[in-house]
Amino acid sequence: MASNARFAEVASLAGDPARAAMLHALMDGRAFTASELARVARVTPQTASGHLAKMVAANLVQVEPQGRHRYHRLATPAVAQMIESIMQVASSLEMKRAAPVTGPRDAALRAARTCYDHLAGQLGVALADALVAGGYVALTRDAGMVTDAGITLFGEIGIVGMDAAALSAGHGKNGRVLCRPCLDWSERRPHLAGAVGAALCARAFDAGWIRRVEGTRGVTVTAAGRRIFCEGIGMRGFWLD
Amino acid sequence: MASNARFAEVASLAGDPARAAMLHALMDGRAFTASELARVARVTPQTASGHLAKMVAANLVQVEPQGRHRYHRLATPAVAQMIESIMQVASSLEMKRAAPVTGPRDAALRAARTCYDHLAGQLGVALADALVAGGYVALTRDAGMVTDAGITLFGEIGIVGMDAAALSAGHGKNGRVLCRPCLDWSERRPHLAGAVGAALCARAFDAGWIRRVEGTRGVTVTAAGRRIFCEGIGMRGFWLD
DNA sequence: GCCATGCTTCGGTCTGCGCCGAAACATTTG
DNA sequence: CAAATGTTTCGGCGCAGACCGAAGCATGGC
Repeated sequence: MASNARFAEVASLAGDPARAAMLHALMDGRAFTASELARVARVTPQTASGHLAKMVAANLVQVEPQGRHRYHRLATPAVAQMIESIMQVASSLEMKRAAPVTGPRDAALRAARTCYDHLAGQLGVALADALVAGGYVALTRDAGMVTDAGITLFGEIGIVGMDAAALSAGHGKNGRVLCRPCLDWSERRPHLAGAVGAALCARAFDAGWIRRVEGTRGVTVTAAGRRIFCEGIGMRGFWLD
Repeated sequence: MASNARFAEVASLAGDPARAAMLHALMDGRAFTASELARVARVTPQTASGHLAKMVAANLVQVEPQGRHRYHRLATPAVAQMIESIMQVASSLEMKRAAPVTGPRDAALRAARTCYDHLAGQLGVALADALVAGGYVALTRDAGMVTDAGITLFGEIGIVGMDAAALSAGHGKNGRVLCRPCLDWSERRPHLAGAVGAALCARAFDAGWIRRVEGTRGVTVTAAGRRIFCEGIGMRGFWLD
C-alpha cells in the first residue's frame, strides 16, 4: 500500500487553510502570481511561496515564469475535479451543521461564477435547467447528453467543434454528444460541465455574454448575454422577470 | 469565504496517513469495525477510535452500532467520489515520480477490485472495453451511454430496473440510459461507474460471477463469471486466451 | 452474577509544520 | 548602475494534533 502515502500527501496538501484558499482561487482556471495568492490566503508572500513550492512539487499546481512574475495555475483538470469533489463533500457538511453566514461576497458568487472551465452558481443551474426543459440536453445524476436539437442550437449560437472533443472515444454513435453534469455546491442542483460546459463557457466569454468580476471567480451577464440566454436558450428565473 | 474552512477541514481529514488508510479500506463499500480499521491503518484501537469519531462528526463516515460492534461505512457516494478523485491525482503523481514498487498485493488489486460500488482494475477496464467494442455502451472522457443493444444485453444477463435509477432527472428521453465513466487509477483507462456500473457489479456478486478476496478490496472471477464475461459480453484480454 | 471482548475517554509526550522577520536573489525600470 | 518590485531561503517560535498507555463503559457469552 505505497500509494496510500501519495493519497495522504495530496489530501493533506489541500487540507491546509492557506493552501485551500489558494486552490479555491485557482479554481477559476486563470493563473495568478504568488503575491496575489498570498493575499487571498491572507498570509505573507514568503509563506505563500513555500506553500506553492510544495504544491508545484506534488504536481497540483503548474508554474510559468514570466519576467519577474511567476504565474501559477492548476496543473491538470484532474486537480480541478478533485477540488470540486472536496467542495461537494464540504458543502454538504455545511448544510448539515448550520445555516452558513453568507456575506455579500458569497451572494455574488452564488449568483454566477466559473468553476474551473465552466459556469456554475444560479446562472449555471438556470442555463442547465433551460437546456433540459427545451429538450436540448438530457441530464442524470451520472451523466448527460446533448440531443440533436441541442447540437443545432449550439451551432446557431456559435459553439462548434464540440463533437470532436467530446466524442473522442464514443465515435459519434447515434449522433449524440455526451457531457458531464456537475452538482453545484451552492445550489445543490446539477449544471453543465465537461467539454460541453467548457465550450459553452468559453463561447460566452468570447462573445461578451458574460464578464469576469475583477478579483473574484464571479461573473456578470451582459445585456447581450441576457438576450442570448433568455431568448436563444430560453432561460428563466435567473432574473426576476 | 467561510466555506473555505470546511473545505480544508474535509481535505485535512483525508490527509492523515492513518485516516487515509481507513478511507481506502472503506472504498469497497462494505462496513468495518473500528478494530479492523485500526489494523489496516496500523494504529492502536484507541487511536483509530479517535480518527473515526472525527470522520463521523464531519459526515465522511457513517456508523451503525450492532451489538458490541460498531460498523463504519462511507457516509455518501459523494465521499467515495471524492476519495476516487484524490486517488486519481495521487496516482498521476506516482507515475510522475518513479516506477512504483509493486508487491503481489498490489498486483492482485490491479487485476480486479471493487471501487466503492463498481468494478475496477484490469477486469473493470476489460469489461468496459468489451461493452464499447460490442456497441453496447458508448464512453467518452466525460460521460457514457448504454445503447439499445446494451439495454437488451443487460436485460438478458439479469440487470433490470437500471433505467429508473439512472434516468431520474433525464426522464428517459430518447430511451437511453446514461452512465458515468471512471478513469481507473491503476490502468489509466476508463471503466464503467455510476448507477449502471453499480448495477452490473451488484448483479455479478449476486449471480456468483465474482467473489471477494477475503480481507482486501480484490475480487476473483468464478468459472460462471468467466463464461458470462467472455461469451455473453465478449470480454477479451483479461485472461491469456 | 462473572469475565471476555470491543470501543471510548483521559492525560501526557512529542513530532511536524505553518507562520513570520530578516535577508538574499532575480528582474524590470529609470 | 541604482532603486523598486516580486519571489525565495533561512532560522526560530509556537501551536495543533497524532500517538500510546491506562483506565472506564458498554455488550454478549457463560
